[in-house]
Amino acid sequence: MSEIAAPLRRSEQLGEEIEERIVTGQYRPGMRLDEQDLADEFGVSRTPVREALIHLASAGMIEMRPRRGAIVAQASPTRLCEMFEVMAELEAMCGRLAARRITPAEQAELLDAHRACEVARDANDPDAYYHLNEVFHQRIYQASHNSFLAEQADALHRRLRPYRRLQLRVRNRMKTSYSEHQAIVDSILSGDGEGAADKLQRHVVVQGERFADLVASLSALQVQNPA
Amino acid sequence: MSEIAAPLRRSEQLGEEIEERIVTGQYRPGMRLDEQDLADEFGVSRTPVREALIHLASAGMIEMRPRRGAIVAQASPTRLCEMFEVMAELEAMCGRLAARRITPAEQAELLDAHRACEVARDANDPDAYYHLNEVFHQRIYQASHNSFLAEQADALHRRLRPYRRLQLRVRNRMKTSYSEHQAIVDSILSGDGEGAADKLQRHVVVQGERFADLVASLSALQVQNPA
DNA sequence: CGCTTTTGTTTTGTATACAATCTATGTAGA
DNA sequence: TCTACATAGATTGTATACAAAACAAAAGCG
Repeated sequence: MSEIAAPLRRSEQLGEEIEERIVTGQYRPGMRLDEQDLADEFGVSRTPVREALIHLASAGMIEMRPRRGAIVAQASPTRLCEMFEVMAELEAMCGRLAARRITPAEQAELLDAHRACEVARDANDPDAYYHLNEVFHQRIYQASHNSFLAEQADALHRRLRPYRRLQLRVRNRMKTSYSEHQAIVDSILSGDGEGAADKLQRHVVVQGERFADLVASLSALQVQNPA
Repeated sequence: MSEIAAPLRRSEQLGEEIEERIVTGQYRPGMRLDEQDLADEFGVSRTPVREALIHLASAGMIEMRPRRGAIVAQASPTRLCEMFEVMAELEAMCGRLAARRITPAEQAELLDAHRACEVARDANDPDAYYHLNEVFHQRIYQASHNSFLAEQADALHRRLRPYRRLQLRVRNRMKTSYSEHQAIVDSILSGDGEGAADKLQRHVVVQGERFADLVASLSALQVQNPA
C-alpha cells in the first residue's frame, strides 16, 4: 500500500525480492532456501539474509524449522481452503464498510480499476487481469477506511497470491470473476453493504468444484524434490 | 495454541519473554528497546536479540525504524478501534463456525472455561478473569475447526492483550463480560451460528462509551519519556 | 543570546568467525 | 541384503568485529 518512502534496510529489500520469487512461482512450495546460497547470490553476508528469512517466516511465506533450514511454505489443500475462508470474511468486511464509507474520489478509482479489468478480460490476458484484479481488490480495502483491516487483507492477499494466480488459469474463471466484480461494484456504489459483503464472500471463498480445481493446480505447483 | 513441542531457538525464547513484558505493561508503548541492553540482560549477543526484535516487529508488537532503533508499538485510539473492529469480525466468524462444528468434547471444554470465569467474577479477581477469559475465547477459536482462523484470531488477540487487560478494570466490565459470555455459550451450544456471531461481535467491538474508557486508560499506559 | 556547524559518542546494520547440530555417506554386523 | 552405528561434511545458530549512520554536545558565527 502507498507508504511514505522510508529508507529500506538491506534485509527488507532481500525479503521483498525473495517474496517476489515465491509469489511468481520461481521458488516453489517445499523448496529449500539455503542461507549461504542466497547470500552469495545477492552479494551480502548471511546476516541480512537470515533477517529477511525470519521476517518472511513471521509473515507465513516460509517455514523455518530450527537447525533444519528454511523452506517455502507449503499449504495443504485443507489449509488453503481455511485461508481462503478467512480471506473471504476479510474481503466481505471490507466491502461492507466500503459501501458505507467510500468517498466520491474512491468511487471513481474503483470504477477505473474495474474497467481496467474489463480490458484485460476482453484481451483474454490472464497475467494483466491478475495484476489489475489485485488493484481492484486493494481499492476496496482502502475504501473500508479501516487501515488496519486494509493491511491485514493485503497481507493475506499477498500470501495467497501464488494460488490466486493459478486459479485464473481455470477455464472461464476470468469472465466469471469479472461479472462477479460487476455485481460487487454495483452493491458498493449503491451503498448496499450486506450485498457487497455477501458477493465478495462468495467471490473469494473456495468451495464446491473450485476446490477440485485448486487441488488440481496445486499438484502442478508442488516441487518434486524438497531437498 | 497447543503445538508439538519443537526445540526453541534462543531468539524465539527471547521473543516470547520480550512479548510477555510488553503484554504485562513492563515495557510500555513508545519505550525504546536497546539491543545491547537486552543482550546484556539476557546474557547473549545482539544477534539473537535482533532476530527476536525482527520477529516481534513482523507481529506488530514493536516498531523498527531503520537506523533508529526499536520501540514498543504505540497504537492511536483510532488505530486501536480499527484493530478491535477486525478482532470482532474474526471472533464473530469463529463463533459462527463453532456453532456448526463444535464437538461434544469441545462443548464440555467451553463450558468448563465459562464456569471458571464465573468463579473469577464471583471472587472479583480481574487478573484471574483476564487469564480465564483468554482460555474461554481460545476454546471458541479452536471449535471453529479452521486452524488458520484460530491462529489469526489468537495472534490478534495477543496483540490486543495489553489493552484488553486495561478494559477489565473498567467498572462492572467483568460482570458485563460474563453475562455476555453466557449468551454466547447459549448460542453456540444451541447451534445458532448467526446469534453467536452477532453476540461475539458486540462483545468485542469498541464503540460508544467504551471508546471513551479505552482512551482514558490509554493515557495511563502511555510512557512519558519515549527516549 | 540564538542559530548553525562541527566533532565525538552512541547505536545500528553487516561481515566474519566459530561452535553446535543435523544430514549423509560408508562401514560393520546380523 | 538390510539394519545399526560411526564418522565426515555441511548448515545453522550465536558471538564478535567493524563500518556507517544517527544523536548529542560543544564550538564558531551572526
